[in-house]
Amino acid sequence: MAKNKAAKPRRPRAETPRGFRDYFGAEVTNRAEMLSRVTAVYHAHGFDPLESSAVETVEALGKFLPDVDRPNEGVFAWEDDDEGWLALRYDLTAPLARVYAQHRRDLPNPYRRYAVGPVWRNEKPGPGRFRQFYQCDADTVGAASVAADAEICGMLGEALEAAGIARADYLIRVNNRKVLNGVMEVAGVLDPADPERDAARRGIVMRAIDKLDRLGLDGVRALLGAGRKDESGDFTEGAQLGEAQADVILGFMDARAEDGAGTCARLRELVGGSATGLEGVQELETIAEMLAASGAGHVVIDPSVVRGLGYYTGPVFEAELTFEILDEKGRKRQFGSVAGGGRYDDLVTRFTGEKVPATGVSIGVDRLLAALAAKGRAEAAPAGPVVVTVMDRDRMAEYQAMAAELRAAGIRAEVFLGGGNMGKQLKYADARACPVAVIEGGDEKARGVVQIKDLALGARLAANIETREDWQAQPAQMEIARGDLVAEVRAMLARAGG
RNA sequence: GCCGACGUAGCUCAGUAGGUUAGAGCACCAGAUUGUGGAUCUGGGGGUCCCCCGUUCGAGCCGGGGCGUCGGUACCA
Repeated sequence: MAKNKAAKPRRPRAETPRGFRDYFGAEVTNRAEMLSRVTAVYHAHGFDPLESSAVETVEALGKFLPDVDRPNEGVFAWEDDDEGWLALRYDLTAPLARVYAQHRRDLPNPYRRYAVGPVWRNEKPGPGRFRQFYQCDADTVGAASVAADAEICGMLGEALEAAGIARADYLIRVNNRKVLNGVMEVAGVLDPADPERDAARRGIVMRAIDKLDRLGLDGVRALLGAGRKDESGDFTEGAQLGEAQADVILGFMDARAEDGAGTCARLRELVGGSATGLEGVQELETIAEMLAASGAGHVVIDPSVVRGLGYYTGPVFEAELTFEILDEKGRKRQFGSVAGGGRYDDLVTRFTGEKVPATGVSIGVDRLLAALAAKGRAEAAPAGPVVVTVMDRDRMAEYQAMAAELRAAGIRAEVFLGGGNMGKQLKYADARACPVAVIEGGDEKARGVVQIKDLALGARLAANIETREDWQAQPAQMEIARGDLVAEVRAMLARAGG
């Protein structure tokens, strides 16, 4: 194909980078609304807001040592001429550890703070997985008591309910890493005298337990033993536990009983003589007691919750939504975990050398929003503003005055600023789902009246319109006195809204 | 990362064995309607057929490589 390609200008492609997205109108306002409800709960519990820097030194983020041109997998990092290696934060917890270590002399002890904002992860994105997303965290630093853990759990329930999730629609499952460690001792993969030994195997065990809901008991058993081959033929190395060892772990996961007391009694048996394990069970009992006393949300003790992350040291918990929704193709979909957290007593140690106890929760904002949106799929598109149309360009000031009057009365309103005739203006109003359009031409002006048009009503009537005459009858439009503009528009909005 | 499927207009897709100027529906724009959105009719704009290399007189179609999307799996401080 010897087409003579004249030099076409190379234009930039208008596209969001992979893994990122743009948020429009209602997505932004819905999120802001949800966050303000959630943070109001945090605030009511005495937590202070903290807005820390989005960029941290790689060193402060921890665990990642900057290496020549291969920055850090997982984070967005770059080398600054003066500052060395910097990176965008990948969560809100590591920055908290840094802020606390840096300002601990001036901060109250314990320090309770909440934080909201975007975090960035340089990972392969997938459906529902982005490289920038919002988190909403609350943490208590400097309180070793399980009362702090119980408070966070209860508060999470309150926050979910404030966000619009009914108590029956979510479930907070609580467990304790100490109990798990006790069980590992019994299974012989944790030696209290030599905690480093078998650490890798314990990691595999933990992640295997974490996959119970997806793989089922058989899948987990395979991962505890030799390994598991998935449907695509890929093989995952297992923890190489013997049958008896695996039974101990599986028994632990299955220890959930009718009620918390029953579960704890079983755990107490399973943990046997492990001091750590018994301590963990004791803590679970205390948390259950406290939550029951405070009438907190929907919380159960469930030994199958472990959380994949390695840094947790005590209570861990996860909130999941229990309702199912249908996606756009009619398939059943379940929302997994929308929030999680736990106690991590070692995070600040890196900076100060001291052991500072901390516990907290993180809500996956985007996931929770997606769930709320999916649940209320029937809800109508958010209404646009009232549009004051422009008939005579030289009377712009008068139109602006009308819009200002409406706004002063608390009604969202704008003057049409584009070009084009009446048809174009109403098309614009229609596209924005505006409830009402205001029209004042020279004719109306002379008679001291304006036309107001109920666009939503018009749309409903249009369904039954057959002839052009019906069409032009404009039943959704009424003429009112100019002086009654605010009152009449308000009344029309009320009719449309009711 | 690994395994598999797929990649044609903004969206959903068709495209006959490799053969002129690549199509449809929806959406968008304009006109019918000189002051009225959504119905109807007519017209219009819009494509690097994912990219590169190769085979061929000729490639949306065939071959190789790459990229991307989707599904499964792994990892996720």
